[in-house]
Amino acid sequence: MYTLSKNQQIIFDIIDKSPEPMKAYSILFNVQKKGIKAPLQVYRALDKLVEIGKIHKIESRNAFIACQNSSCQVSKATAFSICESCEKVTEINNSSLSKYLSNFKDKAGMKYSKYNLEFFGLCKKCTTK
Amino acid sequence: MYTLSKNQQIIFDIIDKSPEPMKAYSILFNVQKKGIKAPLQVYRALDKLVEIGKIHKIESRNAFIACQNSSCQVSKATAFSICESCEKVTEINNSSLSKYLSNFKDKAGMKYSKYNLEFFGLCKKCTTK
DNA sequence: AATTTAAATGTTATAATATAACACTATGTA
DNA sequence: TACATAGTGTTATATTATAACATTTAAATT
Repeated sequence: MYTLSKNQQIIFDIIDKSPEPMKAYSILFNVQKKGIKAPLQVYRALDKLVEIGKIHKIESRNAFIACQNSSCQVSKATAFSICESCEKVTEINNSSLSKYLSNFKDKAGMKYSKYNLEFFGLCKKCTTK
Repeated sequence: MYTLSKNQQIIFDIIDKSPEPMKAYSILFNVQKKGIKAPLQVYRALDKLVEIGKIHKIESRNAFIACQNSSCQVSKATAFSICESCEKVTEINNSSLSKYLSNFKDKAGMKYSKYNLEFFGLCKKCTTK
């Protein structure tokens, strides 16, 4: 099991505690009291955390959330639901979905090693508003 | 059928002719001879073209490609394959996949109105290299 | 323990992506 | 005509992300 470095741990902790995806500069702002001063320090930690699967990037939002799936070592098969009203993001952990997508082959015969899926809609709360 | 405005048409044409996804500032550079001078002119056209489904944004690349699916009026269900070596991007048009994803419901009972899926791997050419 | 190597850090500067705000113009339609 | 809607042009600025280089820490090897 990979041991996080100081900066990686600081940045993982703040993302992990956040109820919503965090953007890089919001992370930076929040960790300045811990001595992390420059964007690059944040981005380097983010890159590593994504690489080892501790966090995921929500591409459509340029934001990061902690992985909700304890067994997820590497970010190879990710799916999220995103509420377009309140921006709540949830990681989807559905074995039928992941099986279907991991086995998917297109006509061109391309073999995929990774996918990322983002669903958009209204969450329950926002639907009833 | 929606009629494109002058700027929208110029920007659609250049994306449509491109064999690969185009980034906003690359588009800007290429249309400056046509009188489009500012980023905002490009982004406004891009926004509209995405909205009406003439182009799609490849979120992981911040780049845009013309829709390959003539019947696609709105970008509600998009899937792409992306070669991580040569960066070739292909729109996937597979009815089994789109049916599966359009009918997908998560545990939280959230009903989705849209999705975007990006597969990553090596295309045939790059596999044999 | 000393050496060496890889990974991480700190820092400044800058590149790349995207939007705010405001004035104006074209187009459709009541 | 008058009104509403969509599109344009422009300047300035916000946001997201990386390049380059020097230094430090941690880990692996001798």
